[in-house]
Amino acid sequence: MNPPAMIRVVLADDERMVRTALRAILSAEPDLEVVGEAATGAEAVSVVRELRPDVVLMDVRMPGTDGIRATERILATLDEPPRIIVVTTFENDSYVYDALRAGASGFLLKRADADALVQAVRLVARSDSLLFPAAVRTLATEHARTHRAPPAWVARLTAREQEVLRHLAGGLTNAEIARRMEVGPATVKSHVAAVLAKTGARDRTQAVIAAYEAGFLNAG
Amino acid sequence: MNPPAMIRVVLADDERMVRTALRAILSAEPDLEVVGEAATGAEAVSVVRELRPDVVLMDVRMPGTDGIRATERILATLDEPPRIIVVTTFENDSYVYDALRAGASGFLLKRADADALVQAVRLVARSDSLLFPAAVRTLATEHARTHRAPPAWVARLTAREQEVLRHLAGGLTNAEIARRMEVGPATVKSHVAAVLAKTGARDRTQAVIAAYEAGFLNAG
DNA sequence: GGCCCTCTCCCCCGCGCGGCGGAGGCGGAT
DNA sequence: ATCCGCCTCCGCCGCGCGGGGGAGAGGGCC
Repeated sequence: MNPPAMIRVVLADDERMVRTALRAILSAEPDLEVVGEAATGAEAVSVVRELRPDVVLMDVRMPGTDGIRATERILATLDEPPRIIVVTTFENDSYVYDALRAGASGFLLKRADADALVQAVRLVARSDSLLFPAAVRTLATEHARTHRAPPAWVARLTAREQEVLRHLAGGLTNAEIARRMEVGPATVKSHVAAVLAKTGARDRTQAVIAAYEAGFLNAG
Repeated sequence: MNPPAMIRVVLADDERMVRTALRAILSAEPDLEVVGEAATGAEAVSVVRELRPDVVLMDVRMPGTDGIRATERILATLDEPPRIIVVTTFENDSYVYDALRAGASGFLLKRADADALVQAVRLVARSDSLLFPAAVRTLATEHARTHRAPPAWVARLTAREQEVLRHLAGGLTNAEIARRMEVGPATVKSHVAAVLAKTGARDRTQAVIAAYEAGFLNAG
């Protein structure tokens, strides 16, 4: 083995103990070298800009600039940016999607064992061909587009009004909705009026648009 | 090093040469063991069911049952299924999304070097905590929901009609559309009528629904 | 020179829609 | 017992919308 394959790593985590633990694990490997550390997102950006590592282990939660923003900055400002592995505690963290969208090459849980950590670093370091490349980013971006936080008006709609809105989004006329709901047309008009008022829509078309944009048709 | 950490691998690829090459690469590693091969998807399912490997390298394109379906079958029928790495030639293959949705743990390009391959196998084998777990699958599923094949009517819309449809999906009235397009209201009516005819919609609301369902607002 | 498509605009007509105000019943909070 | 929210309906009115049919101008194709 000749020296050229040395993988240079930077650690970014606000907890000193975590950094120490990571350094201990990585330094035990002959082909890995921890060249720098950072305790904040901003620090991470400048450290990476200075040291030009191959891989960055980036914690999500850090004071000030968080790991996601730091990842964005690094990938945006450097022409040959390092691979970034975002680290967090829980898998179902909503940060996962943000990390992927920001361009992170990997996502690792803190409960991962030392072996997995080391191998993840090696894999990410020398693979443009790795597991999920650009594809995942488009997926994450899409996810963001689709899964916005539902507007406040959704919760304010009564059961009947939600039912009506679904039928509106089905392209039905008031008369058709009335038949399907087995009520009078006048009742439907009332519900439609309520929906329009609560959604801020001017007409049924805008209400349907609001329903789509809110992801109303996917939920409950 | 004690023997318990032996990683058992099954190769599934219809080209004999590919299997041979993969076997050569993996067998060179002391901790990897190729325990079986398969030339078709169906064969892969039965081989895996029999040999219970830790990792499967699965080609996408195979005669009969393809790698995607085979992946689905394996993950669905076994209670402790192996990790499956799907292998293909091009990164922008549409199979990527299918593979992720099917539950593959990884996606690897055939042009990946031997090193990356080996490390990917190791990583996937011993990591439930690995890069992207359940999250990616939901992303891929979402992607499938959003990205249906656009209906035929989309192409039939003229430039002006598409423009009008976008404004319809913005919730505008004919008069507002006319102002924004700097034409007369009567002209807009004509275009709207054409859009309704081509989309098969009864009114503007249904046209907007069609636009959303077709993913018309994302494209072009 | 023809033909066809597109874009532009005009007329009239019918109607579904949305805004307005009102009303009665019913159930849960206080 | 009283209030309030929800569901259920009624009338009236104005208007934007959609259907039908027609017409002229420009551009591409053969």
